[in-house]
Amino acid sequence: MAATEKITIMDIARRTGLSKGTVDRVLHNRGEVSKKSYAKVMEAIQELGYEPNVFASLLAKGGKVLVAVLIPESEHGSFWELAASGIAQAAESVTAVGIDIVHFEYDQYDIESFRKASARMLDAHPSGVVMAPMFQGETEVLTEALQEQGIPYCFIDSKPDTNGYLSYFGMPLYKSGYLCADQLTGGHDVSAVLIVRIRRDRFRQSDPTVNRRAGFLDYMMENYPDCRIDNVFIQPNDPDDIDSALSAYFRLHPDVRHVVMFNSRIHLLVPYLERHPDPERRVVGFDNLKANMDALRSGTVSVLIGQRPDEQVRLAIETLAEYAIRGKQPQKKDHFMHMDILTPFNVEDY
Amino acid sequence: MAATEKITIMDIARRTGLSKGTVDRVLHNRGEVSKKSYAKVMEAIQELGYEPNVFASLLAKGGKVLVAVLIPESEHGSFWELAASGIAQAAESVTAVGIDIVHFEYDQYDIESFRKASARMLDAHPSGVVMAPMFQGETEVLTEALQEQGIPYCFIDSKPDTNGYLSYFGMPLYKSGYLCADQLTGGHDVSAVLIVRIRRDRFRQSDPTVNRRAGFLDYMMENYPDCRIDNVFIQPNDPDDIDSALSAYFRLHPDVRHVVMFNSRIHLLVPYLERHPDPERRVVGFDNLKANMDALRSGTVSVLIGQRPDEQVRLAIETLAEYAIRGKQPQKKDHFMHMDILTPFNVEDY
DNA sequence: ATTATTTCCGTTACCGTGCACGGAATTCAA
DNA sequence: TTGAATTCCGTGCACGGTAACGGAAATAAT
Repeated sequence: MAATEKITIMDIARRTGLSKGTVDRVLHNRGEVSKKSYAKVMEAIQELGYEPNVFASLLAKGGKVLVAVLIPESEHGSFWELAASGIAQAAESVTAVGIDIVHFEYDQYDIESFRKASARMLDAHPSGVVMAPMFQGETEVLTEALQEQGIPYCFIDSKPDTNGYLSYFGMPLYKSGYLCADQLTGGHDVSAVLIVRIRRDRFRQSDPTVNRRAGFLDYMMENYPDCRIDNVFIQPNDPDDIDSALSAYFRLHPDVRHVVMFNSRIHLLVPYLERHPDPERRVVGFDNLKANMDALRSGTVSVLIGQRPDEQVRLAIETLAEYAIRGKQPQKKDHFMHMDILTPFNVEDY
Repeated sequence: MAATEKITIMDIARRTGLSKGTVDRVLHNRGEVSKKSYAKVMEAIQELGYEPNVFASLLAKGGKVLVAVLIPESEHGSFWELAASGIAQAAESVTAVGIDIVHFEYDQYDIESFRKASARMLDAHPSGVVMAPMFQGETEVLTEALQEQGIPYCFIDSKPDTNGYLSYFGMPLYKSGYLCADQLTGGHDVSAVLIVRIRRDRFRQSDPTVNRRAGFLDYMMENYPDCRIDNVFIQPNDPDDIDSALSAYFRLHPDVRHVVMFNSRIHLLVPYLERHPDPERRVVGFDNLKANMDALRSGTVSVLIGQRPDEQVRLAIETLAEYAIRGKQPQKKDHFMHMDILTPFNVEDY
C-alpha cells in the first residue's frame, strides 16, 4: 500500500535543474518564481510523486502544532467532564507526534467568562481550535477573529448556521430523540410518558434538548398517537424541589411508568426513584456520565443513549492537525456520529 | 498543560560541560560513558526536564515507522472487510505523522497462506505488527520470530494464552452473549429460542462463538430456565441448504419467534425470513456488516451487536506507533472494548 | 548606454538528533 | 618509563526542509 518513497526536495531540484530554494518557493507558492520554472517544478513533483517529509518540515519550521480546545468547564460529573477526558486521551495519542493541546474552559452560563477564555485562547496563537458553540453572538465574534487570522476551527456537540468551520462532529439530535422513544417504549404500546425538564434561564443559546424532544414527540405521534405526554419541570440544583415535583406528579399519576429526560441529568431523578422503586418502570436518559452509568448498573435507569464527546474531540483535533500539518481539507464537513445504546449488560465496557 | 519546552540535547550538554555526543550516548545508553558523566547527564535531564524532539529524531534516524497488519482476507461483505476499512481510516489519520501501514492478508481457512503472509510480512521489517490469531500453532511460531527480532505485536479480535504481546483489543465475548440474550428476550419471558449455527470444518483454531454461546446460555439459564433452546445447523455457502434447514425446523416449531446467531452471518437467514415474514419475530445477530445492517433497516433483523474492528485496528496501530516512536509501554495490556447495540433507529450513523 | 528596478534564483545557515570517526585521556603491560 | 590497549569523549556530517540574504539576469527608467 504505502511505498518506501524517498524522493526529496533535492531530487526534484536536480530533475529540474533548479535549486531547492526555488522548489521550496513553489511548494509553498510564495511567489518569486517564473512561470516556466513553476511549471517545470510542478511537473516534476507530479512525475516523481513527491511527498514532503513531515518530520523535516516540522523540525525546520521549528514549531509544534498547537491545538486549542475551548469548551465549558468540566464540573465534576458533568457532560463536559467527558469531553475533557477525551482531550487527555487525544493528547496522549497525538503528543507522541508533536502536537500540543491547550485546554481553555469557561462558565457556560457566563458570557463574560467565555469572552475572557476566547481572548486567552487567541493569545496562545493556536494553529487550530476546537470549540462548542454556546453563545451565538460571541461565537460569531470569535470565528470572525479566527478567520481573520487564518486559524481553522472545528465545532463539536452542536454547530451554528455559519459556514466557515472546517468540520463538525456531533450527534444527530433529532434522531436521538426518535431512538430514545423507541427504547423507552420498547416497541410496546404505552399510555402515558413523563418528560422531566429543567427550568433553565435563557442564557444558553444552543439547546440540544429541543431537537431531541421534537424527534421524541414525532415518534410518539407516529406510533402511539393516543399516548399522553406529561411534562414536569425541576430545578437542577435543588434536590428538595426535584423530590416534591416528582412526588406531586406521581401522586396524581401513579400509573405512569415511563420516564425520560433529554439532557444529561437523568441522574438527578435517582434519589426519588430509588425511594419509590417500581420494577416495571422504564427510565431512559442521555449521556454516559458516571452518575448515569451508576444508575444504569443499579437498575434505576433502564437505558442510556450515549455519544462520545471524547471521540468527537479526538476527531476534531486530528482533523485540525492534519490540516495544519499538511494543509489537507477533510473530505466531509459535517460528521454525524453514532448513538450508543447503553444497558446494564454493556455498560461496563464504556 | 503542555509546556512550550525547548530544551535540547545541547542544553544539557552545556549544563554538564560535556558534548552532545556523550549526552546522546547516555540517552540511548549504549555505553562508552564513564559513571560520573552518566550520572551528571541523568541529573541534568531530570532537572531540565528534557524531552527528545521526535521530529529531529525520526528525521535523523531516517525512518518512517512501519506498522504491519496481518489479518484474514477481507472478502466482500465479510467481517474482516470492516477491519480492513479500519486500516484505511487509521492510515489516513496516522500517515500524517509519518507512520506507514502495510496490510497483509491470508485465507483464514488455509494455514499455508498464513505462513506465506507471515514470511512476506517479516521481510518488510516492520517496527510493529497487528494481528488476529487464527491458527494457534502458527501464531506461536510467528510471535517467537517477532520476539527474537524485537518487534512488538498486538492482537485484535481474540488472543491466545501467551504473554509476549504488547496489547490486546477486542470484545468481551462471554459478556456479548449475555447482552445478546437480554436483547433477544427484551426482558420478557420466552418459551423457546432458535440458535442457528454454522457447521464448519475444524480448520479455525479460535472460535469466538463458543464463548458467546456460553454467555447466552447462562443468561437464559439464570433468567428463563424453562426456555427451550433449539439448534439448527446450516452450510454457509449453500442457500438451498439454509432454506431447507430452516423450513424443516419451522414446520415443526411454528411458534418459535426468537432467532439468534453468534457469528457475523445473520444475513444468511434474510432470504428465508423475508419469504416468511412475522412481525412478532425477534432476530438478533452480531457485527455490523453491510448485509446485516441492511437487514436491520428492512426490519428483518431486530438488533445487531456490533464491535468496532476498525477502532480496534486503530488503537492497536497507535499503541505500536507510540511504542516504536517513544518506546512507551501501554498502561493496560488487555483492552476489552464496548459492545454497540444497533437498532433500526441508530443504524444509520454507524 | 548607464543607472535604477524588478524579477528570479542560488547559497547558506539553521532546526535537533543520530552516529561514525578519530583523537585525547587513562589504564595496562613490559 | 614507554608503548600498547582501553576507555571515554568531542567533532562533524547527514537527515529533508525552511527562509533570509544577496546577487545575477532581465526589464524599465534616465
